[in-house]
Amino acid sequence: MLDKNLLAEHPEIVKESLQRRNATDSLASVDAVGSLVAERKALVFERDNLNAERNRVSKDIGGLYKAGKPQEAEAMKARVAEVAERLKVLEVELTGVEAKIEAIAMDLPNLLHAEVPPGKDESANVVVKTWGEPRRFDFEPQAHVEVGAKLGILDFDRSAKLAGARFSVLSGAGARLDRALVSFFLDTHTTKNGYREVAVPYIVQRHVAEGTGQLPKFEADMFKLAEPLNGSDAFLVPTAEVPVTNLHREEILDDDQLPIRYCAFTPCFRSEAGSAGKDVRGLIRQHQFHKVELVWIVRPEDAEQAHRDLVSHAEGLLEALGLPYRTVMLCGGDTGFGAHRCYDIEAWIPTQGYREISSCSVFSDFQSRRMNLRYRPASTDGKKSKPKLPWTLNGSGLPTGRVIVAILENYQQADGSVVIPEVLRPYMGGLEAIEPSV
RNA sequence: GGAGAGAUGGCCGAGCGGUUGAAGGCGCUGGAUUCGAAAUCCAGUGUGCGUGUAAGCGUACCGAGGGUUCGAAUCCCUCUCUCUCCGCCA
Repeated sequence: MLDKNLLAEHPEIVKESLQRRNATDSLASVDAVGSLVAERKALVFERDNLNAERNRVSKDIGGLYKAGKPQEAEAMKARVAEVAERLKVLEVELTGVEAKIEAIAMDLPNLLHAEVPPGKDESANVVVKTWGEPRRFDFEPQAHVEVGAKLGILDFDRSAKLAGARFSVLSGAGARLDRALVSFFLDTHTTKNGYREVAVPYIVQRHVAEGTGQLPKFEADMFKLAEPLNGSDAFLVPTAEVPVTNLHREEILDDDQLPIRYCAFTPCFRSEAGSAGKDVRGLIRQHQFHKVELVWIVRPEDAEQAHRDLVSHAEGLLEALGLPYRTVMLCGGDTGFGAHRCYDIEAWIPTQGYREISSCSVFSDFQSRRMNLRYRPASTDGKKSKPKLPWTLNGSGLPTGRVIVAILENYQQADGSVVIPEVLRPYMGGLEAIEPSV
């Protein structure tokens, strides 16, 4: 969520960012919030003054009773009743105005980083790095669906029997590969990259998903439980970003707790509403997949470096696995709702080209404000400093499904076998290659 | 699922419906003392919103939301959470 005072005082800044996002339909909202914020201030001012008066008079009434002058006290009650009447009206108005502000503000996307280029879609993204050479095959490379089927490790017919489209069954070395990747990712992050591993709930309440920005706007993309959970609407997590970023919601962190860096493995559940017809085959787009996620909470001034580090941690995994990739900075139109700036890492898939495999975003204070997450900057003058909004970041590091796609396709051999990347072999019981089962 | 107890500031813990943002203690910060430290003494020590250049001032908040009242941390209702015991269960 954006700062409401910024919306009221500098609408032009917000509008400029919306233009770069190609989100012109939101421009009117900015002006709407601006006038509502002014309206709210007037209401708050009157409300506070009336409250002050009521408190004053009520105190006097108490004093009069004590002094044994009940008649005089009774006489003053009329004024309080009058004030109370007006206050009731004001409260209702104020609640209404604040709800309106909130509703509009919650639907406005984050401000973009100054260097994010304008653009409508991925065609305007900027390639900032390319690593590795796509392999030259001396045979026709097969799609991962075929490679996996022939090896007997990937089965979409049976997953369809269980749950329908967009699910998968991994078996044998395939299932183990999935687990090996999770372990490899987590081990790398905890021992090499300095993250603390957390294991979190896979179901969250509504306000949690509002905190990171999935709600209220993208409810259609989430799986919602049919029954309320502990008194609240509840959703399956679409990514560990949601529970992990919210870990410290409503807290005031000490300066020396920062930066906080968490990694977490969770299944991810996405309804993928509106993706009809896209990637219907294979592991690319699933209703359920596994992912290790990286989450940072940092001082604003440390965010630039943090974003670079975050990207390099995701890239490092692909390099360790020997998978060619390129990194792109998303243009305004392709940058996610809450993101301030986002880099996508795209792995090379022989039968598909470069495909997104990780998305690393910095959210500035957008999520912190929604979560009411703050930190207290170190004091510079001996006095306690005021709480401030930290910046949050997150990135995939990495999902297993798309990495399995990349491994099956990039490491396939003419005989149908798939070589296991060296770094994974310790996690695969020393297995060097997955051989055809026939 | 059943029965009970509870939810107050960073922590512990008081709080007859009236001047309580909230006693007391601990912790923390600054100062005094000391060669330095411990101990001791003094002072300070929540968050949001509004207003102000600022100091400050006003207002709200004692799990959440409603209600009663001139006035609610204190009374009433609903919800959520935590703890204990029983049952069930991975």
